[in-house]
Parts: sequence; structure tokens; C-alpha cells
Amino acid sequence: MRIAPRPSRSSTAMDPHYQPKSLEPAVQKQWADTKAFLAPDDSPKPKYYNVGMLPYPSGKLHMGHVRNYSINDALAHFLRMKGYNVLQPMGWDAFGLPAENAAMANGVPPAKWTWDNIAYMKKQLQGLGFSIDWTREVATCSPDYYRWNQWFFLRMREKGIAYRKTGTVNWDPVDQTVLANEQVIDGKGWRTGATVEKREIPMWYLRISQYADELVDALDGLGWPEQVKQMQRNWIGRSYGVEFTLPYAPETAARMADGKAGLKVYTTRADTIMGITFAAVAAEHPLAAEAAKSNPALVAFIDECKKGGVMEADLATMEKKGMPTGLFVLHPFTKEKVEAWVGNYVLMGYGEGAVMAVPGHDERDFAFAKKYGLAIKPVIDVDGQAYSTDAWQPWYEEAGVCVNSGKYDGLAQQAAIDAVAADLSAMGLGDKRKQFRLRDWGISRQRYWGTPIPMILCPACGDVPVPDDQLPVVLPEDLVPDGSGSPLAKSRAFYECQCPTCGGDARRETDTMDTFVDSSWYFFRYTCPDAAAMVDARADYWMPMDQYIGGIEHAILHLLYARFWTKAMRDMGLVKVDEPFRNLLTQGMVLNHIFSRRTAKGGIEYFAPEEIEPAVDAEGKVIGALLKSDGSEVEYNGIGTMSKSKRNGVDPQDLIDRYGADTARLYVMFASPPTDTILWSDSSVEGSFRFLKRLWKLVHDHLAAGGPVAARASGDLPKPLKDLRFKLHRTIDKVGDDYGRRLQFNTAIAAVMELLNAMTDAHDASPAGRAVAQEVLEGAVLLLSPVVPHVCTALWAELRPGSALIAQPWPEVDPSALVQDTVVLVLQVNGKLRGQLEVAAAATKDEIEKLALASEAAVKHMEGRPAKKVVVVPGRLVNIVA
RNA sequence: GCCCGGGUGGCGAAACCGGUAGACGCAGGGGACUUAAAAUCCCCAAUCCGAAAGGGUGUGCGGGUUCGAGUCCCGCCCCGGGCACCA
Repeated sequence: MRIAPRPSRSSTAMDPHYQPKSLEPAVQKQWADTKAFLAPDDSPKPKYYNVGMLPYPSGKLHMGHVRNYSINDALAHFLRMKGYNVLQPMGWDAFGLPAENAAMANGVPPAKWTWDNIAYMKKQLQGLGFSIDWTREVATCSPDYYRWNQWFFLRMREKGIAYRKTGTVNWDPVDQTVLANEQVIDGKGWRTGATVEKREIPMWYLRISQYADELVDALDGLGWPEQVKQMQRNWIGRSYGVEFTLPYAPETAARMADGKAGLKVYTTRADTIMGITFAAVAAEHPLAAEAAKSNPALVAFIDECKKGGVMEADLATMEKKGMPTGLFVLHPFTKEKVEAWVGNYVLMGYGEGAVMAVPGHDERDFAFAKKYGLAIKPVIDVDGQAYSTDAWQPWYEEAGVCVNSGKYDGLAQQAAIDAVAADLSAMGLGDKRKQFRLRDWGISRQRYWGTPIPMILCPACGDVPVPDDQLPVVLPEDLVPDGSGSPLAKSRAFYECQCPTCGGDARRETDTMDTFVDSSWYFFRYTCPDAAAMVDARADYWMPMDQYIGGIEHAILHLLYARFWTKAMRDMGLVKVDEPFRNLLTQGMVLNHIFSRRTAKGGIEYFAPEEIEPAVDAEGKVIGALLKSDGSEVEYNGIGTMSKSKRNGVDPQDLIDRYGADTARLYVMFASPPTDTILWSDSSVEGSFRFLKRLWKLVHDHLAAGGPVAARASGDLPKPLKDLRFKLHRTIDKVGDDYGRRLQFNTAIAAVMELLNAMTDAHDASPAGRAVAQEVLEGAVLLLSPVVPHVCTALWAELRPGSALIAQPWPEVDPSALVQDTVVLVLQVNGKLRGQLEVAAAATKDEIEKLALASEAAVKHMEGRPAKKVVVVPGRLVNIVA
């Protein structure tokens, strides 16, 4: 069947011009009519489950999406050609903050905004012609989906995986609302400009720490980039250290009414224990509160510590400040008094809110001690180097041998740690302990547009779960947030309810779930989108996912939460897999310039690059910027990820409208390897379009000169045709390797370009020449079809009338075409390129060495010196050292 | 600050396991075709010296290992991603 529209005046020829505007919709219609990409839930073929991270429906696709799903789609097509039953679904990460922000900006309820965006972006994805099974579409904001978030939350609560405790949030004192980290800029609220404060509120947590060991250990077996596995290992941060108590000094113990014997601390460097010179506690620590009772300056300092947000990056870079409390703990061994300080860098939520300080061997403690004139006591000797308290040296932190440490003197690190732990244990003060950096996952959000947490607070019965038969707790869709607190907490219709246990008046939980909950298991739901339960047996067929593709920015949080959730589902008997994602490809970010300025209120507003006239210095670096509309100055913030909030996304629609989907896809795939970060530029899109036009013309001219050639060339071919077939089959081999193993598409496309260049150079109108040309063109079309499926579908229909591209297998390499008589080696003298050497493919090292030494170039550049050494790398080069 | 990446011509990049640095393409220059333009096709093109042949230099910076380093090691600089409430 022909896809290309045929000009009416010609009866035999294909359209001489490449016309994507009419061609692409026709091909897409054919795919839709034949339900070409619906994946059956059983098949004699091996299954291949291929997913791109689901998009947030922000309004329009951006280039990052095009890149992401073009990679997925190329793999989907390739694996289909390789004989797999491929499932490629799509869905929407439809809850989240931007919908509430949009609602505040223009008064549209988040639900309408979200569903409109989904409809538009779905049309864009369909216009790009991705081979998606749309019958499995999932939107996380639909009650059919999020009811299972609620259902599973209740199961986790029953097993003690979900629990309640307090956590620290950013509080905007003007809007009286909790802010996301993104909404805190330089410690101030983005809309009010008010200084943000830390506030402790009760929240629901998921005990991911219970799975910490398995989450680290199972990384080894995953086909993930080493870099991502390393990030997760570091994030989970399993360490083997010592936990012990620094007992309160007698007068301090008398004042402390916390029922504890002292400060509990954890260290991986117990070998430095004799170097303790002070301790530090968080501002919220009971010890700080006790000390503050009689110390107004300390009260002021504690208040100051509460200023600012909760972001780790801010806490780690801010100036370390502290104040002595006048309260003391005892060194566990020497019984010396050690003063407790309040430190602004110690957080109550982490560990016990207290740390021991060894300024001699910890850089942060060292800086703190220098600042406040505290003692620095070196207790580790590293290779006899001289310690000086004048300035920090990196080796102070290295492992060495104990000195100034009494009975531990002379012990190496591990022996010292073992001895210290044994002694602490004997004294009943502590012991060795495995610890993780990973903290439990707080899922409560004081927001509207998310999954309601299915709990009811009854004055008589306490926390009561919503009974399963009353799920889902439906989120009302008609509310509009105003920026001051959660609309749910203000909606009586939502929160007024009866206690399921006693029937009395009760209040529904108004917090919603973190949207990472939604994205932690959607890939299970794709396999059985209409299941009456959370999942059914179809998940066992499709999972684990064979290939997951998404941005590197998800390397830790999303991927870790999804792994945890999967294990929790497994332990609940819902699924069989231990790990959800067998192979992972993390694509690089698509970056663009960012422009912003402060608003009158002290908040921040962003401008799209097209609204800006940048000022550029002599080297082309952006140094300033003006707003086009009124010429006012805006700030240049450098380059960063395309995002809705920073308004620097690029909508691919212009590109698609102008050149077609295939050109847009070819462009993003050809621009760089998928894992590279790219700075957006459309300056070479024209070249991708030109290549498709050229491909079209090559096929057209070939067919116009005598129609398709049915049979392969046979018998002895002249050298140029033999060489061309060699090139074709080497290209088939390379492209298959690039798609299947390397997941690198730019080099695959370049290889096909080279092949077509070679075909043009070797143009031969003889029957044998036309037969080889037919073979090359068919090969090129098959090789490119995963990337540009529309044009290849049309070209295939011309090259092989009556046959459909979609039914074609991946081309086979003809081994006989790859046989070569001679190879060309590079000739080096003293490592410098001095010539080339053509030798028989079967030549031995000795023969090659003789030929090399006898060659004119070698003789000339050896200048009469004898060869000291000859290095022969078979198939590559000869290097003569003279 | 901590963890993980990256830096190669005017630009995007290639070089996969230590073996010809710059494939392929963009932009550019020259030419063909055309009344002209567009489109298309052909040629040139890292850089410096040279008419050419040829030679020198060159993969962010400084050292090192090696017959040979873009690739490995040590020390820096700059850029990007993540840092637990953006998704």
C-alpha cells in the first residue's frame, strides 16, 4: 500500500518531493486504523516493556519530552523489528504544585487546567507519531488511580511502614502557609518576600529506612548507569560506626528533665574519640531550651537559628554559628567536662539532634573551633606529618595511627575503632552500630492538588483509617487555592465527617500526599489499567520493566522511591518482582538561558528567553539582558534545565509545524548522545530536514531510473560495488550495535549518512549497480525507520510495493560481504604518524614488521637509526621506536 | 558545602578496550545549474609556517605513567544535575 500522496499527472512515479505535512498524518492514520501499536498481554514473542518517565502536564511539551520519548520510540521500533512484543504506554503525572500556581494566577480550578493540558499535550505526542499503546493511558489525578495510593497507604499503616511524627517545614509568616523548597528564594518567600521560618508540624512518614540495606545491595544487579547507582549508594549512605552517650555532667544532669542520661551521638570516627573538645546540639534540643531559661542571649540565638528554610544546600553553605550553653557533658573515658554548644548547623530531625566535635580531624569542627577559640587536639598521626592548628590540611581527615590517646596510642584506625567500641560497650555507654544517611520519606503536604490521605481524626478514637469500602476519598475538583493555606483545610464539606468507629463528629485529614507517591507505581498500573484491584496478574507478565528512560534529575528521589514502593508491594504479596527497572537510561538535560527579576514585593518573576534581548560580550557570553517589551533591565541567571517555573522551556510545536515530526525527532536524536546535557539551539534543524529530503530524492531517482529491483546482486561484483556492499553491511552491524547495546543514536544516524554518501560517490547505472543501490536504499530505510518512522514507511512502500515496513524484521548482516583481502595500517615512527601500510588481512606480526621497516616512510624518518622496538597492533597500526 | 557528571574546530559532535584527533552534520568560503532567487549538486575547510611538498602545534589548566594519552593517575579551574516540599 502506498502512503505517499501521488501526483495525479504521473501514473508510475512517486512524488518527487518530500512532503511531510501530508505524509505524516496519512501514516499515522494507517497505524491507528490497524491498531499497530496495541500490545497484547500474552504473546509467543518475548516481551519488552519500554517506558519513558511520565510527563507532568504543564501545558505544552518541551524539547526534553521530545528527546525522552524519541529515544523510547526508537528503541520500541527497533525491538519490534528484533521480534519482541513491545509495550510502550504513556500517562500523566497530573498532581502537583504548578496546577495550584496556575489556578492562583488565572482563577481556573487545577482540575480543569490539568485536564486541558493533558488533552493538548496528548495531541502533540500523537502528532509526533510515537508508537504508544494509548489504551493504557493513566492520569494520576483520576480517582481510579489515586484510590490505590490511599488503599496501599492504609496497608502500609497496618504494617507499621506508614507512621506519624513531626517534621520541619518552611513557614511563610505573611501568607501563613507552608512553602515548598522551590518557593523559598534566598531564605525568603517567593510571593511575599518575607523571611521564611522553620516550623515543626506532625506528618505521615513511610519507613523506607526499613529497606535501606536491600536498596543498597540490590543496586549491584541492576543494568543502570554506574553513576546513578553510585549516587543512590551515597544517598542511602550506609556506614558502620559507633553510637554512644556523652553523659551529662552532674550539675547539668540535675537541670535536665528529659529522662536521659546524656547526649546520644553517632560517629564513624570513634578512633578520634580522645580528640573531643566540645559537643553541639540543635536549637530545638531540650538541652538548649534548658540553658536558655537563664540566658536571654541564648534565647535570641535560638530564635535566629529558626530563621531560614530547611534546604540542605542552604544549611550546608551558611556561616556556622554557635553559642555556649554553660551546660556540660562528660568525656566517656577521661570524665573531663566538655561544654555543649548550640549550633545552627545541627538539625533536630537528624539523628538525636546532637554531635560530638573533634576539631582536630573534622574540617567543619575545625573551622568552628577556630572561630570560637575552642581547643583543637590532634589525636591521629598520618605518616609522621607535622600537625599545625594554624590551618586545616586535607590529610587531617585521613586514616592514621592514634596518638595522644592513652591506651589507644599506636593502634591503626580499625583496631582503634574496635577497641573504643568494646570499651564503650563494657561501660554500657554505647556500641557499634550500622547507620544510614537515608531518612524516612515524609509524604504529607499541606496542599490541595494531590491524593487525600485517607485518615480521620476523631476526638474520641484518635487516628482512624477510612474503611476500604469508603475509598476513594475523592478530592473536590472545584476549589481554587489563594496562596494562604490549603483550600481543603478551609472546606467544611471536605473535612467534616463522622468517625467510622464511633459515629461521632470527626475531622478528615486535609493533608495530601507527595506526588512522588503517584509516580512510584504508575508503571505497574499501565500493565493492567482497568484492574479491579491495585494490580493484577498482567503485571507479572510485563514487569520488571526492560527499559526505563528519563532525565538524570530523577537519579535519586523518584527512582529510589519507586524501588522502595515496589519492594513494599512485593512484601504485601501484590507483585513478584524485587526491582522495577531492569535497565535505565538517564538522558541529559535540555538547558536554556534563564532570566528573572525581583518584584516590588521582594518575590521573583521569570521571563521567557524570547521576551529578552541579551547583551553579549566579545566572546559571546551573555552579560546582561533587557526586556523587549519595555526595555527595562532583567537579571541573567545563566543556563539551566528547561522548566515551566523558570519559563525557559521551548515548545517543539513550531518545529513540527514547519518541518514535520520526523525532522524534529531526527534533529534531537542526531544532536548528541542521549546522556549528554545539551544547550538548546535550533540552528541546525535545517540540516536534518535537508537529509530527509535527500533520502527521499535518492529513492525517487533510483526508482525513476527503472523501478524497484527485486533480486539481490549476485556473482562477482566490480570493486566499487563490492566496497559499497561492505560498507552497507558494516553499517547494518554498527547501527544495530548503536541502537541495541550502546543506546547511542547520533552515531547510528551519522553512519547511515556516510553510507548514503558512499552510494552517491559510487553511482553505477548498470543492472548490478542498480541492484546494489536497491539493497543499500532498503537497508538505509530499515536502519533509519526507528528514528523517522513516517518517511521510512512511505519510502518502503515505494521500494517494495505491496509490502509494509511495519512487518519487516531488522536486516541481517551478510558475512560474505564483510570479507576483506587487505587492510590499511597506520605507520608511526616514534609515535608520530608517518604513513600508511596496506597489508594482507591475514598477515602475521612478523610479516607486518618487515614490511613496515622496509617502507619508504619508515626509512626516511628513522634517519639511519636502528629500530629499538616495533609495536604492532593488528588491524590498527605499527609504531617503530628508533 | 556534600554527592554525581561534563569541558575536543566558529557551532553540535566522533574517536566504543590506551593506538590515524576532529567521522557525520551546522554555519562559512568557492564553484555548477538558473534571466534571477530559492532549491539542488560539486569542491574547500582545526590551527600556524609554506607556492607546494612537507613540517610545527593542538582535546579546560599544571604535572605524571606509557613505544603511544582526548582516553589512565595526581593537583586545580569552569559549567551542569541532585541535596529529601519543583517534577
